[in-house]
Amino acid sequence: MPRIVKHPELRREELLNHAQALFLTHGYDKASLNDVIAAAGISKGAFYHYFPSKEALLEALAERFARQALAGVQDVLADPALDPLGRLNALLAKSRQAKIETAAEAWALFETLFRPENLVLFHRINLAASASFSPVLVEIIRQGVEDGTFRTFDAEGVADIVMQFGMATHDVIAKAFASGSDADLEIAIEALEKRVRLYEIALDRILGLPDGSIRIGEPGYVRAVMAARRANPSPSAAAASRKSR
Amino acid sequence: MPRIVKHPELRREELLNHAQALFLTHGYDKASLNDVIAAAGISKGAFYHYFPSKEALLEALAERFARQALAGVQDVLADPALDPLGRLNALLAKSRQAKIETAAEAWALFETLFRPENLVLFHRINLAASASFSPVLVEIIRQGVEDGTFRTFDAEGVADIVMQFGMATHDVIAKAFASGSDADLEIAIEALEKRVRLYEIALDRILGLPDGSIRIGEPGYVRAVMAARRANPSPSAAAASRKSR
DNA sequence: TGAGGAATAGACCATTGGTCGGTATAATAG
DNA sequence: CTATTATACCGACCAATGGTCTATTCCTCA
Repeated sequence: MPRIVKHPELRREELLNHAQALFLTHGYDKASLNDVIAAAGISKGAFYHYFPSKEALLEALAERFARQALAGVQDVLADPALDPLGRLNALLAKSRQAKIETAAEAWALFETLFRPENLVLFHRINLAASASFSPVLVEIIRQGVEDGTFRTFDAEGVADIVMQFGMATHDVIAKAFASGSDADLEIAIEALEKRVRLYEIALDRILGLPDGSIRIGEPGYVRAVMAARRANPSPSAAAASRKSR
Repeated sequence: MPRIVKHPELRREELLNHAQALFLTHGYDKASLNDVIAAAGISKGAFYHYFPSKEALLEALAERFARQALAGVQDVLADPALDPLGRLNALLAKSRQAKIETAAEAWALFETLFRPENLVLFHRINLAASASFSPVLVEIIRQGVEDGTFRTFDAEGVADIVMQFGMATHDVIAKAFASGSDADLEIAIEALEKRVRLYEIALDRILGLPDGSIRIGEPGYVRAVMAARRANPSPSAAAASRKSR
């Protein structure tokens, strides 16, 4: 086999890309290392030059996810015009929006992300994301408590709850995307909107705010995005769903 | 090898017991099928006579866990003297108590249950438990809404939140047990108590109850149980921690 | 008693994550 | 422009894993 040398950073990035595609479509356990290196077009030796184990590859992938997610909300965090409530709302709305758009972008991908075989990958991503986001949330809540907007005795605890809600939303979204018929989809979207409304009110009350203060994205936004995507599915999603084993 | 025939039900139960011990101590992935059948003293053929796969064994184990858990709260569910709030409180208290006592009973076991390698097992148990408990919770909440005790527009959603809180508590308990020094333990217990207080108030507010209505077990209970166990560790826990690989 | 199914044994298999000795290429020094 | 070293890469090899298969023994019941 001809020996192909690439810039290490590029090679590493490629490896992560192929691993991501395979892990997401087949699950971390089912996607074998040989699959990954075959897709990336490298040898065993080359792989183990970059990562000490398959596990480490997963870890690196999760970290990259988390890094990207955090980068996506950096503007909200930096905006000096926002007060704590506004910042929290903007953060929630943005992460929800990102979630839905990612889902719409990679439809078939998301359909599988929540299947049991993807539990490990999913959990690792969430772990990494939590590690990144928790301090940020805590800081926002602390500030809100300080200036009297929020009323709670446990900022870390509330931050955890917020992230729990975020993760749970994932599940509901997954159900929406997993639904077969359009009628099912409609029901699932309805359930998602209802759940989000519940989370909004729950957060309002946990933070001691008047009902309606927390607003996680526009109602109806999900339906609009998904309807648009259904009508005009992305090519990547179609490709992913085609290559079944 | 001499051929030993046992009553199928007994054999199955034995298999589950040995699998449980091995999965909990070493994790689902790391505990190999050969380990399990060696511990159970049977052959490959015998194993596959009972379970179609290692996965199925895990599934059966999770189901047994969930069944036992549900059986443990049956009296609370059946008690006609309890109103919805009382029933919910009793349920929460009991499940918390069971959690802590299980943890104390199988100390070393719990220390490992929340390690990453046990994620799969843990998730399966929770999945099965959720499936059992969710309808029960929904029913209690519905009744509470009906008689005016609770105020919420989404009983299923609130039930989900309650179970999310339960699962999150797991994590905090795990941290408590994972702590090395006694000082660390003290801090972790403090954090646990704080978190439980937060969940209580959060549930109060989500359900539209006056603060202090929901009471998940006695404060200080955790510390008492754990102190007692630390002083007098159970033999099974000691054995489990001894047999490292 | 004997036939047939349930229960058990263990050799065997493909695949998996991981190791290892070696080779080509890039970077650096002389 | 070499010589040397470090890095990137290759692929044969390995033990262990989950799973299959055939053969045997045991129990049941007609």
